Amino acid sequence: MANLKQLAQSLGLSITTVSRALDGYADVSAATRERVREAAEKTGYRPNASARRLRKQRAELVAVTLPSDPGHIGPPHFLDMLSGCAEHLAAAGLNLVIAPVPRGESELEICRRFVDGRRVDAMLLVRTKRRDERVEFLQSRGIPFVTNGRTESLVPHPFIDGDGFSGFRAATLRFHAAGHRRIGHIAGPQEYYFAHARCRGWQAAMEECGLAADLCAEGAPLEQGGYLAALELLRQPSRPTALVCATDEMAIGALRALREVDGGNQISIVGHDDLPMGAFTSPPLSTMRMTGENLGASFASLLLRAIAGEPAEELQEIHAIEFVDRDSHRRPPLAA
Amino acid sequence: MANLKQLAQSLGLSITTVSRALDGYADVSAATRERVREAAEKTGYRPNASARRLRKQRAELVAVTLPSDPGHIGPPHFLDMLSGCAEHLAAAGLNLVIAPVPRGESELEICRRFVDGRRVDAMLLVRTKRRDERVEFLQSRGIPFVTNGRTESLVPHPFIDGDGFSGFRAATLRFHAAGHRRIGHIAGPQEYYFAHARCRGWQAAMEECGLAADLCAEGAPLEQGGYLAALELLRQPSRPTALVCATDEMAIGALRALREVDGGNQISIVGHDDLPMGAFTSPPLSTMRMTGENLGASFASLLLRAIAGEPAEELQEIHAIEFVDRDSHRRPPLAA
DNA sequence: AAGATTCTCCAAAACGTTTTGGGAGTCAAG
DNA sequence: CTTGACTCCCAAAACGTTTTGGAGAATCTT
Repeated sequence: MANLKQLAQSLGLSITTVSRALDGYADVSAATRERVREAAEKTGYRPNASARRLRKQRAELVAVTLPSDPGHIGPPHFLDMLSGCAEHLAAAGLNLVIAPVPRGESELEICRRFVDGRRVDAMLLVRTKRRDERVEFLQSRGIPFVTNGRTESLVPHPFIDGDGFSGFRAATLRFHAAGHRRIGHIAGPQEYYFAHARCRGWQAAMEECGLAADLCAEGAPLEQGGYLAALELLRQPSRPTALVCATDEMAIGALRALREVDGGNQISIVGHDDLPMGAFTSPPLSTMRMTGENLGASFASLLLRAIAGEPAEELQEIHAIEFVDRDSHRRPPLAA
Repeated sequence: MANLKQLAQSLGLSITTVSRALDGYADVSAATRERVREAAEKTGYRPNASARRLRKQRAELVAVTLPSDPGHIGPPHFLDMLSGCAEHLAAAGLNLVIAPVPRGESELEICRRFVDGRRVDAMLLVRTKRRDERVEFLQSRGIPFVTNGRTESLVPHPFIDGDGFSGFRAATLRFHAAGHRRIGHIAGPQEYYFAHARCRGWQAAMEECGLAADLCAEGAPLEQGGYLAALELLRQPSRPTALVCATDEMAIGALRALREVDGGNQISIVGHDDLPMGAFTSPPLSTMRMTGENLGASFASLLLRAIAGEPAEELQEIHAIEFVDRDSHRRPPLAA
């Protein structure tokens, strides 16, 4: 039946006893515990979620905010990640609600609504900025949260992030080792931590090699942004022979730009994210990706531990970047 | 403050009056209404969601079940759809929770948990089967729901679906008009409605043209499934000159098979879904897609109307299929 | 001026659970 | 026979809101 009261009545017991029997407390005899369980099973009784949540002062929900830039909804493999995360949260009795950001409202406003309305026990933030007002707000409220991507916040918070700096440094050094000297970078918007870290990785490598880090163009983290940025670099008097792109989408746009200029098909290129379509571009796109299986499970675990009160310092994961070598990075260094 | 009680106390009013003032009832004077609103604004008061849900007997949540076949998490553009849906639901005070299906549990079990625990006001079902036990369960419980894809259920229910039958019939007729006579079909698992409808569309066209509908192979709706099914068709004594594939993923697998056999690059092919990577395959994949802007908004609207009690018959949308012509469908009909 | 109506406000109930703080029994030890 | 410990159960409070069913004061009607 619907009610605990009804179930109790039909058994001739108090609702206290029925409740405790179902929760497996020791202060109800094994006999009645079994009897109650059977009755509950037979009638298909499930406790009313709202009532429990009110009483236990827990929302049993975690919200993830979806960036609403159309067409660029989140990190690659985002849905797989969400699904895995939701599955592991569910095992702990938590459900994952998605919190899109309506036009004209800020992500901060959404966080406020969820947090101050006691709608969630924790939040999952995606696509962090270097200075992220959502992070500052959640920290001020003291509500548990985990971010996908670091921030420059002075007070530590839980996160999972790829080591973009090292990845892009290594990619640049690889090009240098292959003989390239004019290595360009197609950068994402620098207010995003991931974009900034990747740019710094490229810069660091160039400096180590004694090369000027001047072939850099910034654009939106989309195909179009990569296309425009690549065009800009190709107009330089001394063109790059290799291009390190902040994302695969930008790299795919850059490939389009390369097709449009003379000798462009001699320029090496590498992206980041390992988008499925990268395997089908021409040339097939060499790329990088964050290591780690089942990221969603990791996020879920971090969220649960944050809710349990573990200190933020112990809830930070930086994952190495691995290369996915296809064809686009092995053009000769002495092009056009 | 956190509490309605505290807010009322600080204003020297009863909680009744404060509650009604915030909800804009007319039986509180404009003066106090304004005073209450200001105080609420200043202290950042938001009603406790769990308490309101309990009292109003509404969960303010809608769940969408995620099919858990790894790597094939849902229809194309699924995340965009979810995001749009969540956004429009949010405007009506509902949040969207994602309900993944853990290994070893059935989707039916998940539905049961959500429905019987009063966790949701409605459900959104994805990837329907022809006979879908989730649909039967929800109908028996009388809880509102909308499906993405039709079923063969005798009692009508709300859905949004593409007109796969007509789309595949038309695609087949186009091949016939272009001179093709041996037109094969790479089919998805026939227990899914979409796969069955697309197969029937192909069959119908073949019959209309007086051709035998015998070049058909079924596979999993993935790249690998399409690859294997295509190889099977290519082994036939009288090979197809054109291939109509149930999904783009299968079509991409089929393209791989075509590359591996002599003369395979002379065979025409068309898919369905308009996956972004289709633009990058070689040859670029011709495909089809369901018409309609902002599908998520449509789902949200149907859900809200279903919750409001509109009869199912008025909540059924069949969208036309449109072609996306790239290169893969215009090979000469007289191949190998 | 009495009755009817309207305006403001409020006390209390209700939503369905979990948890607190015992209350009867029973049994063994003192 | 008392005491204490133990077992099994329960009444009542609490969670924070919305809604019901008025109450009292002011205003209008006649």
